[in-house]
Amino acid sequence: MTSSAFGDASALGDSPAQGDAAPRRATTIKDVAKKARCSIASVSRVVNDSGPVSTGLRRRIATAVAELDFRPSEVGRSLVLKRSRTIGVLVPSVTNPVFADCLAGLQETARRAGHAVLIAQSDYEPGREIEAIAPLIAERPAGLVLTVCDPAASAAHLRAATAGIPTVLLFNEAVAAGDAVVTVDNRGAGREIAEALIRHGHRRISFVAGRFAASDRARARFEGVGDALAAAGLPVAPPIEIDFIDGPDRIDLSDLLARSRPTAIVASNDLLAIGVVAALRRHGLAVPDDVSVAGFDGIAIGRLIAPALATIEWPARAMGAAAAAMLLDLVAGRGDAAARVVTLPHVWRPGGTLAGAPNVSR
Amino acid sequence: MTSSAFGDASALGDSPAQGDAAPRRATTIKDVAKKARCSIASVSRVVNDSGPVSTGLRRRIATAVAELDFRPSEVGRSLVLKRSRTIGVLVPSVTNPVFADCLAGLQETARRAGHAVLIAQSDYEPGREIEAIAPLIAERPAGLVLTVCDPAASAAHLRAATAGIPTVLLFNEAVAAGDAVVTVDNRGAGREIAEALIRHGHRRISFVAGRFAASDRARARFEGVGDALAAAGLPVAPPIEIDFIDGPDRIDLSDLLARSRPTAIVASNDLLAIGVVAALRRHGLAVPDDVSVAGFDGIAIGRLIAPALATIEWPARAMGAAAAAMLLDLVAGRGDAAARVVTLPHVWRPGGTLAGAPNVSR
DNA sequence: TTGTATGCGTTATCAG
DNA sequence: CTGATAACGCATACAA
Repeated sequence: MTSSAFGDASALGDSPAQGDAAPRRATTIKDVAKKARCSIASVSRVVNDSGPVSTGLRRRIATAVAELDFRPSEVGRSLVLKRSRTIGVLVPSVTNPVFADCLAGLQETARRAGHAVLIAQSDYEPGREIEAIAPLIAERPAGLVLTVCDPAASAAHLRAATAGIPTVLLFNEAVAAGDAVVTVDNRGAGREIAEALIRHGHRRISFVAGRFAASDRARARFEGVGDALAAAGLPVAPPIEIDFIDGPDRIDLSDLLARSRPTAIVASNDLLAIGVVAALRRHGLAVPDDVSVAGFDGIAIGRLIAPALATIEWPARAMGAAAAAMLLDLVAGRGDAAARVVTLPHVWRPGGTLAGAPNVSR
Repeated sequence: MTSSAFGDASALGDSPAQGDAAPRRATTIKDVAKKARCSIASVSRVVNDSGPVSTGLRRRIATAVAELDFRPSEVGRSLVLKRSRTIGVLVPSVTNPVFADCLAGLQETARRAGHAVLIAQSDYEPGREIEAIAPLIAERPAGLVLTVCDPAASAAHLRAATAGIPTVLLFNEAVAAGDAVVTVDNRGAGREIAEALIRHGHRRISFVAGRFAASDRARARFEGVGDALAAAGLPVAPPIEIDFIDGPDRIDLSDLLARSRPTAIVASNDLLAIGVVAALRRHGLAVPDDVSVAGFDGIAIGRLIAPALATIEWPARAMGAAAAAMLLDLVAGRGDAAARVVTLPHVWRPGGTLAGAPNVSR
């Protein structure tokens, strides 16, 4: 590559191979002080705009800061302040779009507030939560945002509390008084989804979930479905666990279809739902003609596939943003007790995967 | 705290509302030293297994560490070591599954190596890269993994180099000698995809991209497509930019379809490709009967939709893992020059969105 | 308004 | 083998 594109790449071209280069020491507050012929205290004062500094000195320091390209070390700052400008986030998996959306919103508002975001994944395994957040806690974060399997029995949540780290639960249900949480009405959503199915004439409805025991959300959604079924005098079948840790593309519905012949399947989340649709097709079943499918989350992809996925949509990105905002409030001592539990609204999003039950409307 | 640690959730039940609670000071190395009746130097030695310690003292310290649940502060450690056990990652967006996959793999290997991961997003805007990584650099990370718009003109890449921070480019092409990079053969992939289309009888092929100017990957992929078209004596139309920053669901193909009537569309990535399929349908065009579509990335969702998305698949998760591994090597001074550029293999994944050109095979 | 000095939690050097 | 202690980069109480 010779010339071109954007400006001039020569600055990079002759950069020495990294790693061999002596890792040039970052400029510190001392360097600035020396250059501005003052004490580090004054530098600190202008950088953080804390305390009085004469106009002349202020300018000298500003110049030195600019010329040396001084960026205060968050490490040094964190050490003295006993808390970093970092937010630790634990999600089951960043590859589930609903959590990726959360993360995006969370990162965005954190960044605007001058905070960095550390991530960790539990892979939906309760046992991994603890080891996943250990590195986060070791960084002495300002706070944590956790989506755990079961907040009532989460070692991770407990450790955060024990460590005195402000924590916001995301998507989980509040279990103890004082829990800060940004969540949704999982049970109500389950009810709505089942009611929609019942309206369409469905009577044999199956509920499938990934690791059912490892998700309070899945349990709540199932309970909601059960509420609606019971209210309609319909039988409530136990939830069916589906293994899709190794991707939603290897889903096996043989067992389910061998045991029962549901006219509709409710999946505990959209990613699973989309996998279920594909699996049904592999079994020669048409969606929605033979079987209707619905999910939860409202991930963007669901709108793009054909037929569009019927789902419950919550504002994942906004939830991440809200969690970050709430956490920052907590950290700043603005933890309004009334605002500790925020339940964001959801909407039922109709989609082509849901149609009338085969023997009824077709 | 009366009783104890794990297994007893009662500590949570009656925990005072957080934020009000006096943020109980984390136990430090001094606490351990006092309890073990020794110096902090010895504690450090057993914790890091550096230097000799008698068996007796070692046991006393181990006991104290366990009883006090001592976790060394990474902040203090980072300060003296001048570098934290943290890896900063910049991606265009975590909501694009291909980057979420990268991130997942990266985070996983980083975690195993005892490193935390800080994230940042550029939203595909070159101008945002610099401000996005500033918070990362402020944390004095061990290294950075960047996916930038244009590595040849990236202020972010330049600043990382200037700051002497080991950096690995992910998905980008190496532009300067010494660049460490984990990437794929974007141009070759473009060639393959176009060859497949040509084999199917397509002659009018359009290439669409998000922000074309903001992605060296898109450019390389387009060049590859051009290679194949030219080799087949077919005209090469300029790439078409499609705005899909606000989600791939609001894609407007009116312009494209008004100007030309391609029998096949190559999208610069899968997310866009799926959006294109949906947009075509809104225009009353059938895929693949009227128009074939293909993309790049091989995101999991592409396999689940119907018809399955024809695409080039690269091992995104493994790429993230490889980038982390390479970075850690670099940091440890194991930066084998020969291993600085790793190009991972891709495969052509046929899919139902690609069929014979309308006027040829049907 | 400015500077001095202390300490944050840790590693590492150097004496014992 | 063990301990005392000097950094590391920064904010801040206290002096001047």
